[in-house]
Amino acid sequence: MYVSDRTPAEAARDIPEATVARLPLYLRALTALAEADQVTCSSEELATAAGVNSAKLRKDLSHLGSYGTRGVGYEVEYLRYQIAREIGVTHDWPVVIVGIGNLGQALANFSGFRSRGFRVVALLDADSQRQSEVVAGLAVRPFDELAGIVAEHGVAIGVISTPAPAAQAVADALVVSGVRSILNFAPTHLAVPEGVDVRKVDLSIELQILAYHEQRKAQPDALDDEVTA
Amino acid sequence: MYVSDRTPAEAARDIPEATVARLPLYLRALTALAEADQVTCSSEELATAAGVNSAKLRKDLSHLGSYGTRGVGYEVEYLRYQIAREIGVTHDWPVVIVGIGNLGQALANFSGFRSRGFRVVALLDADSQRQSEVVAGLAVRPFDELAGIVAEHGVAIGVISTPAPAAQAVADALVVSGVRSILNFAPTHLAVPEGVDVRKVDLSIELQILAYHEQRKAQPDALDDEVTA
DNA sequence: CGTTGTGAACACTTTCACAGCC
DNA sequence: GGCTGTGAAAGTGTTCACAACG
Repeated sequence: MYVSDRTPAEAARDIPEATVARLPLYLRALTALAEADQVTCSSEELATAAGVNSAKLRKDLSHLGSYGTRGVGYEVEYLRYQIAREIGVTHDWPVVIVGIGNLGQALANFSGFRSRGFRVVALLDADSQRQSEVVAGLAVRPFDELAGIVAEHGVAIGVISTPAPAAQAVADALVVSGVRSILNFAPTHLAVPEGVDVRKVDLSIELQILAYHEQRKAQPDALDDEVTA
Repeated sequence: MYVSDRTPAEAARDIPEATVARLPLYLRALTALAEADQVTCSSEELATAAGVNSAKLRKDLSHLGSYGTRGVGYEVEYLRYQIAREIGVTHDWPVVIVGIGNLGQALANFSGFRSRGFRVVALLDADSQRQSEVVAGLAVRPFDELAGIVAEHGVAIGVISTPAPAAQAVADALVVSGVRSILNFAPTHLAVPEGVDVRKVDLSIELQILAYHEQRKAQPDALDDEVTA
């Protein structure tokens, strides 16, 4: 049992998953406001910028603590830092990308990577032909160097952008090397041990969800009253 | 207001959003089973393949109708077709991709696109330098041809893979052209009119969610030591 | 004042456990 | 016997509406 015996200003222990998923949205919106030299903002303003409603925003922030001022709003820079600290992006996280095909190259070149608390420390590929290439300023290295690279840089997050059939083996190797957080772009389900987090990004699934709703929109047959006015 | 009486044959009208988001998973798992020449499967088997638990799977399928046989399971090919029909991928959907940078090119080359009910009919980019290129067998065309292309091919789904600052203008243009479903890869919130669906795929957000959990894992005191050996 | 922070109500999702059927 | 389909219970997330407070 870890005592939640309050670290200094931490009343914020169990943050709901839905809230965690929105914190990066707020962080991005606050960064934009800060770049526009805005000093304070209301929950309404920030919520609009992030694309949520203000009640939800306030409820979310209430899980982190009480960082606003009633009658006034939030101090942009202060709140931005508090959220960054809560997410854990006040320092950079070293990341490896495995699978340097079209998608892997695009990811390696993605600038938002570096600017948002992540640093790509290595690109790996099993194909020896690719190992002569340099992508985004990094040499592509053989996959079997994974364990060494993870240990050397303290990598905690691995990105898989291989074809689907290779993904499970890559995930297994990442886990063996000590990586406990995986972002999977391969269109397949990954089985991992307890304690390892996998998040997936899947183009076909998103498109299919859109298709489902699109199909419903173009439904003129039934005597359904759609009521637009 | 008239009766919201459904068509009798269709008990499957209001499918919960959470279920819709999982149907593509089941479709993929069923396709894999079909390719392995498996004729029937149990909810347990299919659930494992899709990475969910069997109770959830059965509840989800119950929203579509009663396609299984008690004591036996589901007929793979039959269920696969029923789900494909429900999602709306028994025929192909024409798609345009706007923004042919690194990511746009990777998307254009993504083979799962074609094989899963979607057909890329055009690649668009505002940069006239790119308009001489051919990507994935398609010429990159000027952005202002959008409306014509949408009308010509009956495009209903648009994919945005531009830099963030351009995304809102692209979304607006898509909407004006008649596109009502958008998949947004640009790291920014899009404002769209009622009736238009936007789904977003956002690398930084996924990484930040992983970072949040990773940070919690490494809590046991000061020194963060990796590798459990 | 105006705006935050929050209990309480409501809505949605998951899980349980077993009746119903093959 | 074994597996599906489903009410009921439990858990999560969202919205409302207003008290608290600078």
